[in-house]
Amino acid sequence: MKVYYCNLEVTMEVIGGKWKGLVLYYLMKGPKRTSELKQLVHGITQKMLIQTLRELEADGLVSRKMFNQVPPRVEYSTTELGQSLEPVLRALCQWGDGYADKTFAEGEFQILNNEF
Amino acid sequence: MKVYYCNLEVTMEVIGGKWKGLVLYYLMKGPKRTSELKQLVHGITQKMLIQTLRELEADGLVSRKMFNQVPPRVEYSTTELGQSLEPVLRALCQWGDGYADKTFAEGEFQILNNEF
DNA sequence: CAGCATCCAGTCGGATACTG
DNA sequence: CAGTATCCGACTGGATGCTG
Repeated sequence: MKVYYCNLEVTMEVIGGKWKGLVLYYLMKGPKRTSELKQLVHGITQKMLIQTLRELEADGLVSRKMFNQVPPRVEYSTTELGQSLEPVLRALCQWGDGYADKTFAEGEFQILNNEF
Repeated sequence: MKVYYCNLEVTMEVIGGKWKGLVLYYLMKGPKRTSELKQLVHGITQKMLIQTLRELEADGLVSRKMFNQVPPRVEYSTTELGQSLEPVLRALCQWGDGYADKTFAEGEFQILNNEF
C-alpha cells in the first residue's frame, strides 16, 4: 500500500519533475501534435517529451489520439482531470511572476512566456 | 543571463524537488526547531533537511535564527515571501486530495496528513 | 542539538542513432 | 512524423560517522 504523508506529495508526484508542468501548460490551451509540443516546450528532447507524455497519460491527465495516416499523426490533449489542474498551474505561474519581479535583478533574467 | 521560458519554471525551481514543499508546508504553520522539522517531515534525513533549508534560505523563503546556547538552538521560520506561497501550496494540496479520491482504489493508498 | 563530510546507489535526463 | 533503443554523465538523495 502506498502511503503519503501529505497531499502535497500526491500532486508533486503528478506534476513534479522537469517537464510535466510545462507540457500540461501547453496542452491545456488545446490539443497538440507531437511535433508542435516539441517546438513549444523549449529545450525538451524527443525522449523526454515522449516519456513525459506517457507518464501524464498513465496518470490520467492526458489522452492520446492516433490517426491512421502516413505519415503518422498523433494528437495529445488534456483529459477533464488534467484540465482540472488549470487553476493550480495558473497559481504556480502567477507566483513565479511575482517572485521573479521581487527577487531577480534587472537584466539578470528573462522570462519569455508570461501569459497563461 | 538566466532564461526561463515560462514562469512555471521559476516556481518549480523554488518549490520543486522532493522536500522543499513539505518543509515549507510545516514552517508556514509557525517557526520550528531543526529537530521538530525532522520529526514532522516524515522520512527526511538530516542531510536533506539541512540542504533543503539552506536552499530555501538562499531563495529568501525561510529565515534562520540562532540562539547562543548550549546545547545549540536554531529556529526556522518563513519570511514574508515564503508565506506568500501559502495559497499556492494550499492549491496543490487540495488538488492532490481530489485526485487521490478520484484515482486511487480503496485500500491501496493512505494519506496521513490531510488538513492544511 | 545542530550541522558537516564522505561515500555510494539509483535515477534523471541529454545525445545519438535507428525503425516503420 | 512519431517513436524506440542505447549509452552515459550528472545529479539526487540515503547511510553513516564525526565535530563543537
